Amino acid sequence: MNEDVARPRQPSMADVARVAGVSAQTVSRALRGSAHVNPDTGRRVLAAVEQVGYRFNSAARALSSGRSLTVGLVLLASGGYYSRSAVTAGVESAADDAGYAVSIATIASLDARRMERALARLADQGVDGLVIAVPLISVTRKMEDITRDIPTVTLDGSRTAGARVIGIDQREAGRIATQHLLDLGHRQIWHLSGPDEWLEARQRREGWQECLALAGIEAPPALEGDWSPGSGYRQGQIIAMIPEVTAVFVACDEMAFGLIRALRERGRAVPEDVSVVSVDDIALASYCTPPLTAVRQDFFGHGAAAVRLLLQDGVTVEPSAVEATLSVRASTAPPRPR
Amino acid sequence: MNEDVARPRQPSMADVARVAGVSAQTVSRALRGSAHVNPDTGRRVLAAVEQVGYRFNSAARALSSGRSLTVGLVLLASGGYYSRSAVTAGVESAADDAGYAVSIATIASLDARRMERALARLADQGVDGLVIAVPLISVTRKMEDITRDIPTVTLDGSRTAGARVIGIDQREAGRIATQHLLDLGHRQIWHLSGPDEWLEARQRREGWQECLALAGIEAPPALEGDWSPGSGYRQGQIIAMIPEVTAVFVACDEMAFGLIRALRERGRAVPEDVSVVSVDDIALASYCTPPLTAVRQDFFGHGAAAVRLLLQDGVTVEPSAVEATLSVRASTAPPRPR
DNA sequence: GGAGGGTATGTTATCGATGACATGACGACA
DNA sequence: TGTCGTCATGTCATCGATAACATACCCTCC
Repeated sequence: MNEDVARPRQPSMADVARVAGVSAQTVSRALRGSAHVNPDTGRRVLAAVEQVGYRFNSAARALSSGRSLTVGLVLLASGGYYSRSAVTAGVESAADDAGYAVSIATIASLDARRMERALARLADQGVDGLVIAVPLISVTRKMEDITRDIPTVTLDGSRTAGARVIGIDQREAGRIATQHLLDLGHRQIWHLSGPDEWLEARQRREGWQECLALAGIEAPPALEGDWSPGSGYRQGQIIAMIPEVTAVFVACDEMAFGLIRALRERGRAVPEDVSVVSVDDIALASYCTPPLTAVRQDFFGHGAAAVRLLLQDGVTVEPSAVEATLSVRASTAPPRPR
Repeated sequence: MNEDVARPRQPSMADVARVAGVSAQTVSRALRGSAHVNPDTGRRVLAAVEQVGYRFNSAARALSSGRSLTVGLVLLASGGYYSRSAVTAGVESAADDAGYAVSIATIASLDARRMERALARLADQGVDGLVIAVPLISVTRKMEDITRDIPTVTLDGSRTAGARVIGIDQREAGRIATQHLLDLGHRQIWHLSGPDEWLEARQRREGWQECLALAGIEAPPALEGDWSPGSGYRQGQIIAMIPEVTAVFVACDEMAFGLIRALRERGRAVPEDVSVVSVDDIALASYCTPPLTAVRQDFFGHGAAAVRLLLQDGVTVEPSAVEATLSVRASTAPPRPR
């Protein structure tokens, strides 16, 4: 009766079809650029879309096509702010380029229940793929049954059934950092690692150990932090009390900030008394005092590459293609001659 | 015929219903804890859910109920890493608590087309609400027609039709920082602001100006950065050349890092020659050299509060309830007596 | 004891897009 | 000229959950 009464409903394909004088199916075909649509018809459809202000309904599309055009991103609440943020940006950028949306789930470390819930939520949403940036060893296992059905790319190391992996070789990062210190003439090279649960923490530590072993040096015991600057500070207080230490390889920039602060407060100058090299090379690394020597990780690039790998299904891409490079700055120097 | 042939389909409510010996509708009611379900039936349904491994299909739910149980988060690619990451975590945490998923869209500053696309993507996804953390003045306008249909909460200042706003009073942040410097005895207090387009940059600058005016001091011209440490460094090189300056109020921590580095390189000690106070108080602020005096912003709390405000529809919550506090550290001191 | 009301459950239509299949028009080729 | 293939388009069933309506049962109260 009253055709023009306010109806808050969004226009649907049927509305477009009515205006364009075609069937809804033709609208669908035209909009997806499918074959077998007369160019004229296509233009009419596009005009009608414009006219009625049509927006496609992704729920309906997901339901009928079985694909949600969404990728899930799983992050860990702990760990560096910088890396999380950059990885997220990279994932989102690549996903956007491919017309995909990104749905995030952050999990609190170690809490298996929350983790399962987060993954389950993404699974419920029907994400077409998962990017997992949670390289916790304990976590990887538990994810397997959920991720089995969903194409998955894992960032930085952990290995899930059927998942593909992308990331820099963390062992290599450890080696590069350690070798730099060896080249400067250091022999007492300590290590402040990330939590042992993290695969990348282990791998960096292994790189450090291997490199020392190759140089015929026995590795001192590794100290362990939790990636936070505060933990770097606490471990730095310990290291400051060991006079032999002339160099420290720190597993991430944020801990390095804390460690350097502790060393300075205890009267040990960086780099004069102790050289510090770390991993990540965040934006602030160039601007602290002293500017930090660090192995660079391209988080944004990793995130983007992970999505490309994920969506490019079938196509084989060589994983872990990103290289680690060293940014040499002022926090490292030859040891003081004695 | 062959009932047990592999079918990769996820079990649906109908499958659950069959096993439980009830109708699909009853399953739906039982799962949503709806009234009028016999406790016994409820238990049977739950058991059947367990048995067949049922997971609800959010696309179908969204289609039929019109609600997607998803909130959209709009971020800006530029701006601090720390804040983005913390806001995201806060949003996601509160959303998760309420059973909502989070879909993100990052927009590149100033590019109206990308921005519209990002918002359109979220709208297409049928998000039930939007949290907008993009306080660009130029951007706010353009968002209005898209956000009109969707409940929206804006973080930090910008004001959209029908949107609610949450965040600390940025003017107040500027005042607190400036007053701290005045209290220490400074009179030549300069300001390095964020991009003029950002509402919060303007407001912090206005707070600084007002505070100086109240003290009977004419504000010097404000310098402008882009939030990055690099821009802080460049502007710091300029400030280092102006001997009168004894204090700088910097609009964010990351720029402060750059600025301090430039000052030190030019032989101006912090805080002996120049005091520096900034806004944000990121985790690294306590660990740089010197530790940074900063006005704290609780980004995580903001993000979480925004979501709560968004989902609590109908209920009136007083917006902008979060207070700014000053963390006094070693980057500020009384001016050198002359 | 029949009307009225609440509870537990089933049936049917619907959301919006798409896949599968059907149809009509046109041209090519034997 | 009749058959066949291709193109352009339409029709119908379907995805899975839910809203709206319908039904069957039991209880209470006048």
